[in-house]
Amino acid sequence: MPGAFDLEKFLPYRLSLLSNRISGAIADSYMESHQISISEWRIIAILGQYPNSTATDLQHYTAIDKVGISRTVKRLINRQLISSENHELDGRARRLKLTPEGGKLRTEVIPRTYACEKELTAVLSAKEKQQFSHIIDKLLSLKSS
Amino acid sequence: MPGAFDLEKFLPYRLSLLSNRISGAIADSYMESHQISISEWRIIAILGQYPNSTATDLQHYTAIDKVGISRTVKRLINRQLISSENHELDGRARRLKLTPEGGKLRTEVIPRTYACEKELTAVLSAKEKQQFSHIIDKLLSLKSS
DNA sequence: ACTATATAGTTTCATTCGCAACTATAATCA
DNA sequence: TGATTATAGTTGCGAATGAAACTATATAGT
Repeated sequence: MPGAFDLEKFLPYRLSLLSNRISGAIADSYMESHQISISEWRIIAILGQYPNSTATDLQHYTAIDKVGISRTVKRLINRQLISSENHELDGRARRLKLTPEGGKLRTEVIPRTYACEKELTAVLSAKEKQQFSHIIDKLLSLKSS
Repeated sequence: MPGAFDLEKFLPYRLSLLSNRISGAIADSYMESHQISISEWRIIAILGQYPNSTATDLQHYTAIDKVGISRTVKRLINRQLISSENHELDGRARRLKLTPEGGKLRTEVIPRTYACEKELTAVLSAKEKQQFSHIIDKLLSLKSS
């Protein structure tokens, strides 16, 4: 059959569907409870993990491009969730860290984040979760950003 | 350790990374060869599979929202890749189908599409591919759009 | 038939996104 | 040191996106 092509069986399509659905569910959860977007949350999460990162560091950790980092950081500084100070070695860069309010928000959102992941993958057995995670890593290890 | 949260181990984050990377690779491939975007390709693929669909049908098949369908369809009609005629039962709706050029483009892109998927999942064994596909379906079957 | 409600699809508007251009500072090299 | 090139981060601008309002037609209820 020459013209046969089934979009619904096309893996990249289903993967995109799934990712959008899951990201959307999580975004709703953050947004509802704390009025933050996904990229805001990513930056906050990373800054808890790696304080004093620069924008370029964040770019590597979060895979958000530098324009997105710049704008998101600006918003978070306006909302006083993160603060910046001059970099001691490089006059172009700033060191960023969470403010106390930023840290508080982070500790509040973390459990919710885990709960979301747990809820969303609840249909999978432990073994399937592990397989899924492994396969994703394998695919991600291919072409680095 | 109270503040521990590792974004890089967070499944939804990695899933989103992976999906973006794969969608990007595929978009590049379509764009380069035939100047069409992902949503354009999805609509063309579906119209080959289900000719005479309405915009609402496309919305269900492709999971693109109706605004996106409307705009993408308009662009494709302008480019004479699809055509529309009045719906015989419903004066609000249109029946859409591929023009000959649209059909030609579709048959040209299909092999490239398969090649893309194959290349992107080349690191996986047959068994892993099957597991991956199965798990995605399981997760997708959860909350329907 | 008449009114109210629902649905198909489009348009408006505000936001998001990413490339490219830009400013400022650093590093390299003659 | 002075000139060239690279990097950090920002900004401008056009394209993509999505919610809500809108038009037109269909359906349901009285």
